[in-house]
Amino acid sequence: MNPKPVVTRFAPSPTGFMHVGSVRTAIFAWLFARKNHGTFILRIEDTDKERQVLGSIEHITDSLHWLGITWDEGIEVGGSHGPYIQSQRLDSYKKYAQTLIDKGYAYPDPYTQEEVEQWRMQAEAQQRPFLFRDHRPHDTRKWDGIQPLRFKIPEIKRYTWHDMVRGNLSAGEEALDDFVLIKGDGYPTYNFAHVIDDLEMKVTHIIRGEEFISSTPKFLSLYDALSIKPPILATVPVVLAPDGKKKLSKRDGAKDVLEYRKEGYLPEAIINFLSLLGWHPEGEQEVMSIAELTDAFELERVQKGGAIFDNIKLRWMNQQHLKRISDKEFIKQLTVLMNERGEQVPTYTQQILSLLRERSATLGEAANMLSSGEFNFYEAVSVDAALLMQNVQADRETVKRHLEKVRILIEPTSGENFSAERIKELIFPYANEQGRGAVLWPLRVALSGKEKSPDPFTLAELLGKDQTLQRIKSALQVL
RNA sequence: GGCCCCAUCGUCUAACGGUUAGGACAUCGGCUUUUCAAGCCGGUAAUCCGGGUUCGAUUCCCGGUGGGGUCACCA
Repeated sequence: MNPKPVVTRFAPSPTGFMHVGSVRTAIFAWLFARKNHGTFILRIEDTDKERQVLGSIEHITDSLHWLGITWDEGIEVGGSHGPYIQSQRLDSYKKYAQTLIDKGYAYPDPYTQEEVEQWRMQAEAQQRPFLFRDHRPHDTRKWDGIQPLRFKIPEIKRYTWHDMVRGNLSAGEEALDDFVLIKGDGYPTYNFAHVIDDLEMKVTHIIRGEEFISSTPKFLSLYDALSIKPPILATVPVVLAPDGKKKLSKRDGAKDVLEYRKEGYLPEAIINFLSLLGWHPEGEQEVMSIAELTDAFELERVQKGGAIFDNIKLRWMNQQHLKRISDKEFIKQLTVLMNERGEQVPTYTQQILSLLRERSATLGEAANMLSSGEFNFYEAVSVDAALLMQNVQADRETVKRHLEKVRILIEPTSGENFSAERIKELIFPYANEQGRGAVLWPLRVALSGKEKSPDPFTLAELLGKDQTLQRIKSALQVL
């Protein structure tokens, strides 16, 4: 039999911030949909008016657009199962709520919030779980639409279910309670709304974080009450903070994904890194394109335990992806980044570009090198005598003699032939004979003015003949 | 506290009961044009503990320990 086409969804709340943990979950759902040629839905779960942050829906779509995570149905693009914003779907929830009332599976909560809170605190003081169903009211009055509507668990029992990542799971009766379906403000709770939405949007696979695992029995009970077959569940592990002891949060350095754009990370690198956090394909390849990731993705290979987010490996991953893009693309992206920072891209040559690419792991680092003037070879540098002599096993006079000799060796070369290769040919035999350290170190420092820099031959080519000779002369003067 | 989940190098992970427990990041050492970066080569480094089952457990079972999640008119 040909299986039902896959439909997955990513359903964030517009609370102002898309951190790497939720992005990772989105990536798993997206890769799974793409791998199976299915449908990926973006739905906004905005039933909590209190926590809603203005502009965050746009922030979510911006983040996904930047990452290149595309969706087939949802906000912006529409689709045949909309609307895709929960606050616009209130009629659906009302309809199903009425169905539950009619079936005797829902009742109005007659208590005040204070009363319920009181019981909760008592339960907590006694170190036992709070169960609303212990306080089920006897008089079942009609729902006035103002009181919260609660689900009446049809059957208190142990639930057992299958999870694509975790295998068989189960939970005891304590996990089952009469949760709120519709809040006092008329909005549904997540617990109710997502079940209805997934049903109406024909979602086949729910891929979500492990914080939902303990409320799964409640959802299953609701599916039972509505006589619906639940979608296939896949629970992915949490992303942990660097200490490995708690969920990664803003406080522990969890960044908004768009922060990584500002720092000059490539979206492919972020996706590659995040998808390998808690998942691993067969084989040992780790640097992968989106196409390769999509092709290899399998929910069954997702890890069960939480994974710590490692910025250092992310940086390395970005460097790997940065190496793989063309010079043209590199310049294009660098220009965009620098313009966003309000900076101009200074003049550069092919050699400078090569150095830049070799020495930066992010576009932000490259931008910093350019704007800090690190590769500015058109102005004179001041050289420090102590630096020229640092680590050198020779006295000043000897070093002076070496530099003078180097100057004489390269002097006859014409400006056009002043290449790194040519300079090396001229100087290297002499350096080998006299000791590389005593010749090459002072030369490099003379040309760069710095303790750390590219090698002297490359520097000479970058500087050109005149500037090279000029800098050697300056160094000779301070010695 | 109840319920639930998880457990391999520092970190991310591989190993359909039989491997010298593999790879990657990080780290350390060497080479490459005595720096830095990149690159190449190599080293250190792990199956949480205790019982079973088995000829043989990282792998299966039980029990500890540790960590996490959850017990909302938040998602």
